[in-house]
Parts: sequence; structure tokens; C-alpha cells
Amino acid sequence: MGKHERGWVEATEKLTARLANGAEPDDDLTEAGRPDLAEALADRLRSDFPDRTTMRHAGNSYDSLGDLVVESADGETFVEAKFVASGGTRANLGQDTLTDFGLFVDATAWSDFREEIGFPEDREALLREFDDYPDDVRDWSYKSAVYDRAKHLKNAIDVSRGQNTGSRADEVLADPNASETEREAARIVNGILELDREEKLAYFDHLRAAEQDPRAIETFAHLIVCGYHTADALREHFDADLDEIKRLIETDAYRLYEVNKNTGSVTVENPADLLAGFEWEDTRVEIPEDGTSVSVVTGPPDDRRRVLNIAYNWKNKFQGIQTPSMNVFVPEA
DNA sequence: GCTGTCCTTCTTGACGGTCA
DNA sequence: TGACCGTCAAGAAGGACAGC
Repeated sequence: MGKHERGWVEATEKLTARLANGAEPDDDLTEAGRPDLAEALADRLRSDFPDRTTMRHAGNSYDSLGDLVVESADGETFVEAKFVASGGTRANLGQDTLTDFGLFVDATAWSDFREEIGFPEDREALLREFDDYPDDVRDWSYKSAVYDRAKHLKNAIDVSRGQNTGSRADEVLADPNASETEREAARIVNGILELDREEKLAYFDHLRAAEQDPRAIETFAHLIVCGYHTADALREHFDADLDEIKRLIETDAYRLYEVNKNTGSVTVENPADLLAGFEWEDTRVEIPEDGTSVSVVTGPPDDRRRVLNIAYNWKNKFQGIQTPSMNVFVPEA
């Protein structure tokens, strides 16, 4: 959820609580929020909690777990509401998330590691091998000089939108009709992709040697599964809330509702189901010898359960160029 | 074995926020 | 104001699997 979206989301959540309680919609909330989505979510909550006595907005969402609280004679259920454009529980986080949140003790952050091993210099050397850049690329005093040149190389080999850049470079190199300029661009693109993969594998070697903090890993996994998918949300809940989250999950008092912004369809996820059977022993980050993603796993070797997959990616241009990032996936049960 | 569909994984572009 | 960063969401690739 982008910061710019928080306003309408909060209005929609408040509107949902009013509608679920049978109150008249508030004009200001109706204008600021998405009444169609609020109605859809309120309908679903009324259906799922027929014995509720009241529903309330939890206030500033960062002050407590859940956005909405359903009260009934049996107690409270905390509801985290997410408004999404497509399905799937996942998070896109900053490149240094795992070290920033202490999942690894004394490990170097990914961004610092690249500097230490001279990745930027090696990448620049590869980019300099191409001598047919246009006049308007910025000089090397700008960080964006790398982006300009990478973009030009992509244009030179004619990568179409959504196409895998490495696959396109391979096509060019296999094409007997490709020009020498196109081939040179393709070779450099492939060189950077290879450099990036080597760098990631080296970083994984570094992580593998680092000590891990099982409680931080467990906290991270619980927060992701419970729908806290942004750095701010993780930060707000990270230190204090693991025990409370576990209590809510154990007492079946936490739900994650996803409302599709395009269709208004509502799906509900119960973290207790996703985490059923997990005993949270020997929780760790498993790092493959050959791969660019890691997994959070828990349980003894003979009953190892995978909780999360975390992919190390670069966004924009192609791998190794612009925006390092992490994509987090919750594997299907 | 072939084909189509669904789902997961991977890659990408866009955009708002921050800061110098 | 521009450069850079973090985040969101869309779409492609490819594997799994069911139906024929």
C-alpha cells in the first residue's frame, strides 16, 4: 500500500465499519473512500460474523493489529483489510530488509556488500565496452548514467515490454542477421546479467556464514503472513507484537480480508490455516547454493516446512541495473 | 502425447516521497 | 528541481495438471 493510498483506504475502512453496523454512510467518508468496496467488505463481514455485536475501526492502523475489530459475545476478532488489484499474498520490500530487521546478525546489507566487492565498477566497465551510445546519455558523474546506458542497450537489442531481457539477448546472438552493434549490446547485457548472478551467489555465501536470529525470522514471517507488507507496517509491529500475533492466531482471532479494487470481490484468509501445524522449532532462513531466492523454513530436518520465499530482484531496466528489491511470496499450503 | 488452463515465480514500469 | 529510492501492481514465463 503506497503512502499516497492510505487516505482513501482508511476512509473505506471506516465506512465499512459504519455500514457493517447498519449506520448511515458518512458523506465525507463516502467522498474520500470507495463506497462500493466498503459495501462489499461490510456485506462479507456481516455474513461471516452473524453474531457480532458491533464492529469498530481500529483507529490509526499502526497503533494496533488489524484495521477493524469485530466484537461479539465470544470476544474480539481482528481484521486486516487489504485492497488489491490482483490476487496473491505477497510483498515487495526494500533490498536490505532482512538485515535491517535483524534476521541475520552482523551480516552486511546487500547494498553495502555490492559496494564492498566492487560491483558498480565491474558493471561500469562492462557498460563502457559499448561505444555507440547516443549523445544525450549523462556522463559518469551521474548515477543515472548507468540507467541511460542500460536503456540504450535494451533499445539496441529491441526488447519488447515484458520480454525477458536475457532471453532477447540470446535471440540476438543466435540471429545470423543481427548487426555487430546489436551483438555487442547483447553480449554486454548478458555480461551484466552474469555479473549480477555471481554477485547474488556471493552474497548468499556471505549470508550463509552469518548467524541468524530465529525470533526475528519468526516475527518477520508472522507479520508477512498476517498482511503487513510494507516496511512501515513491519517496523511498527516488529519488536513488540509477535506474542500478540501468535496469541490471536492460536485463538483463531485474526483474519486477513482482501478486496479486489476492480471487481469488488472479497476473499478471506485465516493465518491460522496457513500456519496450521507449524511448531516454530529451528526457524531459519534457508539459502540455496544455486539460486537467487531464499526461504524461511521451520521445523526439524525430517519435517521441514516452508513459510516464505524471498526473491532478490532488481526492478526497472534489467537485473543488475537500477532498483534492487525483494519480492516475498507465501507458498500455497 | 497434445492442448488448454491455472497458478507460481520472475521481471518490469510507473509513481510518490525524500533529500541535496 | 532533479536524482534517487521505495513501493505498488501488471504482465510474461514456465511448470503442474487435467481432459481429451
